[in-house]
Amino acid sequence: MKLEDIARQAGVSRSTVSRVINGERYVSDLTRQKVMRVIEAEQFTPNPAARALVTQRTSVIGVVIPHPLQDVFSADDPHYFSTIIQGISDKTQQRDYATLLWLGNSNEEATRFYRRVLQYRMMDGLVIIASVDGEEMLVENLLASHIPFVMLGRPLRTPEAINYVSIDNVSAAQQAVQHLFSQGKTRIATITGDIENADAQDRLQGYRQAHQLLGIPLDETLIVKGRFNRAWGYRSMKQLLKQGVDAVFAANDSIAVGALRAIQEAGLRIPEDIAVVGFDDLPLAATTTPALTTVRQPIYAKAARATELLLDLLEGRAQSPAQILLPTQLVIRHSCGIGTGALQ
Amino acid sequence: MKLEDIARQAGVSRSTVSRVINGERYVSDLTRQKVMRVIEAEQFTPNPAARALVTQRTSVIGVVIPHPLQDVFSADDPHYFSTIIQGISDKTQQRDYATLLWLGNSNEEATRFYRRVLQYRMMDGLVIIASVDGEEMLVENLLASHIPFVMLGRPLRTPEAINYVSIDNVSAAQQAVQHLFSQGKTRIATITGDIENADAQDRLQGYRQAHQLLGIPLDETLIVKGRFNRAWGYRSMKQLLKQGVDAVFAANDSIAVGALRAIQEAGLRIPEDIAVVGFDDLPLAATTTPALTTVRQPIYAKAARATELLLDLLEGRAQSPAQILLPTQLVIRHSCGIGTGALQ
DNA sequence: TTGAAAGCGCTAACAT
DNA sequence: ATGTTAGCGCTTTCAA
Repeated sequence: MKLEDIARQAGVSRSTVSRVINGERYVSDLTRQKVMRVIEAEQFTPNPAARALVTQRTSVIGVVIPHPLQDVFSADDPHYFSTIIQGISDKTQQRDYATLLWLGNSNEEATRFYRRVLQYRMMDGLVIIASVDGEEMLVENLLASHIPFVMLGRPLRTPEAINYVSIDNVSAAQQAVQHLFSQGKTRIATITGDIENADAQDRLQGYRQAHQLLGIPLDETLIVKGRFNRAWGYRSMKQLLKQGVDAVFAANDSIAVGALRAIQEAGLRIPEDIAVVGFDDLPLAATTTPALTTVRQPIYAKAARATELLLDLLEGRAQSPAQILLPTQLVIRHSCGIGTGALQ
Repeated sequence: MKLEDIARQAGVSRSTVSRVINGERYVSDLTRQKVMRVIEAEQFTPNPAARALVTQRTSVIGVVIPHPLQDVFSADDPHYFSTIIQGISDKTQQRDYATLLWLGNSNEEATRFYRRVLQYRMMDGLVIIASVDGEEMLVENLLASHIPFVMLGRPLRTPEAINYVSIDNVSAAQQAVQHLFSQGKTRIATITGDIENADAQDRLQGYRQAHQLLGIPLDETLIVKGRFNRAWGYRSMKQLLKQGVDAVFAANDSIAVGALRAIQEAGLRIPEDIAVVGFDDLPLAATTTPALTTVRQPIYAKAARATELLLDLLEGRAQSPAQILLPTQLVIRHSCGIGTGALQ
């Protein structure tokens, strides 16, 4: 079933059918109805390949997650990536696009993977998930080839030239540390995420800024460069226990959970002896003992907004470059030094 | 850059370039090399839309997950779906296909969602993830339209006519129950998953069969129809506690974790008072207290195998209908009545 | 072994 | 307001 068949049945020309399908003006109500009736009767949908060939548009966007979902980076919380994927998918479907998924895999070299993505031209644009490293090559090629793309998370290089959606990690981290200080904590340590990652860097910077603002001397030995997972949180906390600290700002909830465990194993009380604040507000944060005080970031909204921006860019409804920061919220539970349990 | 440009530069015709790209015979080594050189110099890749238009093949497969990833069905273990998505993605990339993702979303009616998927014709075939319900309409339409597809999980209707990859849920469940019996347990209850789901049904059947085989009378009040999540596990276990049971076979690990909690809150010991066996062997199964005895199923392999089957079908290297069952393994930890902790 | 030419199903410029 | 026509970039006969 093709355009021509519909045209014949409706007694009009191909172009008229095309016009009806694309909702163009200059079609009389009568013929429009005639054509619509046939289209519906036949359940006709135009061939996307033919359409793409002539319009040079596919109504498909690509999503690139440079690392395997089961990677150390995300092993503890598939929740984070699931939510992102869902956010993107919902928005693309809502706007009548389709989603092509490019997941990094451990068998393939990164360069080959990126080339595969770049060479596949059946996408109007891309959403790139900022990861622990390595996506710069992809980003540079994308910039050079003028393929529209939006990053989820601040890019490491030339952020001012790149479309991205993120959160204000610096202020959020700063606020978390200030909160710990307000609870009477003064030797506040931090365990960072993978330091090649922009989020990790910015949260560390927020930690530093908070010290400056509060006038607390910054002890560099209280900064442990870790990775965004539970095992590193546990290990890094063990190290910090030797230094004597009364609070820890963990760069994400997985790290925080690892830290909680190390503290408890050492026989110390949370938050009395050591207070802990995490980042993300994953579902697990509400169920730890004690429940985790953490910075809530709108993961789903971030993904949806990034997708929206990309589609707006594609449709000429937004200007490039655009940078969007979404708000975060400090969720105070039991791990930070306050006795109450204001859960939400 | 198109075929014609390459042809001109190489001093041959379009058809010859096409032949080289598609690795056809009857191209002299000399011209093949000449052409290859130009292709590589220009980093040329043929336009997929043009190709799809003429060949009627896209080298794209679709993946349909009928429910949102954050749905109750999977809320507790994004791990399950992440692993599936990764398994599919890895295999498609390895075989030089691309992956189009269709995630159900809560804003859209199921019928509309399926129509969207069915009408989008730029896919050679589909992998459908069996879910709690509702995908029958999709399956029927797919069968009628002769679009090749493979289900992940046994389909509810006409399984003999459908390509699918699953595990032998019946035997696996049976084995789990037999193991509980071998530990001296006789009032063995079960908490099922969403009963519209084939896995849930089959695991329940295995539970029944085990009783028959072992000659234990089956007490229907020990069967609680639940859902595949922690909250239902908790709730269902509370109910079972009133009936007096000494073991529970949970239809998945999330349910088992909920059950563990209910048992512990009641002040009972695991496994001495009540033994628990789960299903899936999610990462969390190894970290519960006590560690969970569970049926390990090869989630990643299932997804990869389903994808492989689909691609083989598409390339005429497999015959439809094909049904594949992958093996499972009972992983004995501490929750089932045995004192040892053979972790793997 | 290579080239010429038709055509996949659609859109868009141009006529009318 | 509608139809005619020329491609979009490729594959695939068919002829040479």
